[in-house]
Amino acid sequence: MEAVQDLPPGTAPGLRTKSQLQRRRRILQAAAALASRGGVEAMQMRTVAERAGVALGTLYRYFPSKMDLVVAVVGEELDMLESSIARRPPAAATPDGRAVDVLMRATRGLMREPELADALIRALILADVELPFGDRMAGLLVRVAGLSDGRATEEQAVLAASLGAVWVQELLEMLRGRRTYEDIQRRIEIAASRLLAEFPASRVE
Amino acid sequence: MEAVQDLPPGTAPGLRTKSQLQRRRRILQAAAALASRGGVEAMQMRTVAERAGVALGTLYRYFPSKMDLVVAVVGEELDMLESSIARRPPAAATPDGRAVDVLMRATRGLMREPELADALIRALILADVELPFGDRMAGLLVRVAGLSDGRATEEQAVLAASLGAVWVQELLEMLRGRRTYEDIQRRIEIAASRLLAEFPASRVE
DNA sequence: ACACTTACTAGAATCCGTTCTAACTTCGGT
DNA sequence: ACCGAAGTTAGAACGGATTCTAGTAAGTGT
Repeated sequence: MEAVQDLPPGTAPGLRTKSQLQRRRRILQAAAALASRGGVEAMQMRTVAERAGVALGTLYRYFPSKMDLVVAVVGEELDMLESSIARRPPAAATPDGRAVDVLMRATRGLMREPELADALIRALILADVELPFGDRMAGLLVRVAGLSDGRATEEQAVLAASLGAVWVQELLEMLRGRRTYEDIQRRIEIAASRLLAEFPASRVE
Repeated sequence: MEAVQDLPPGTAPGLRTKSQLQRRRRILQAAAALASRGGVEAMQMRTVAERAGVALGTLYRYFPSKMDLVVAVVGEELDMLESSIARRPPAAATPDGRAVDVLMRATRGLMREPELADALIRALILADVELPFGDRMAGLLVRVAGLSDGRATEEQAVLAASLGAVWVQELLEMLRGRRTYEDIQRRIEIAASRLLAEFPASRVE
């Protein structure tokens, strides 16, 4: 479990023909479908390969490990979240409000496919992922909170990353059946109000 | 990967004879020793069983899965942390200072056995652990921060849990080689000052 | 002491990720 | 149209966690 993008990876260089792009697409699709019901364990490499109509060896050529496959699937989910946000940006007045908005939107998205979400999140935390989920989410939060107006302090980055960490942890708890959507919302709001509120101005308390 | 405490578990009921207690102890010791160098992969069930001088089947009777074994090992580490804190309580003046103190003490402890720490933390995140590492650490933080003087608000519990989540995430980053001890300290301080500072009084800024 | 339930042991067997092999295709250059 | 490199395939093979089996010891109640 190591590599990130691979030899014939996604949008990146290396994909020669259209059939390779399509193969990759079929693989990702099969993987997501399998994980959607049954979670990680249902997403077995043999099964993915079979369902995608490629040989096991080929699957491993595209994704050197199961983890790489998971990371790729997550990447696609994040793409969707980002474009969703671009389409309809969070409207809240405060930075922490906007951050909560984005996180809860992501939460709802993940809740639609709990098995998939579970598989993906756990796998990601485990992974030696080079393209960090956390960093990407933190960057998104910084942008969305509008904290980076000009100066993107280290402190702000840390705070955004912290909120991301809290969110991930809450998601895990939800997937373990120990939080409801409402729990998460409340808890994220509490954490966000502390972490992201701009103290001089808006205090949410 | 599910169960938590098992049939013949630790201090809990179920352990009939002394030899069983000793067996359990030998297993935990062997597991920790193996994980200390070589990490998760070195801690193979066959090897643990062999080194503990029990049959593979017996190991599985005591710990139904590798995860359960890991959880138990972590439990022991937490015991040690708690008694260390009881021995020498954090002295900082502010709640967030005390929390940082405890977290960094735990960090140093884990850093002494990076392979072990890596194995343990990852496994914990993965586990459907019923005896939540997070909750236990959060409780510890609440106590240590002295936030619960009389009233242990839900908000306080959430904030402590949040700080715990941030810490775990930072640890993971460290284990991936992306944070130094100093990084963690700085980042935890930033998060703690926001999450735990008592706003009316001490502002750390 | 005796019968019996429960724990333990050695080892085979199963499952799944990953690797390896040998033969077959596809593609780009000529 | 032909050649060699790179991509693909079916399937065997390997490694480690987990499960299963049959038989042997240990602890308990009478």
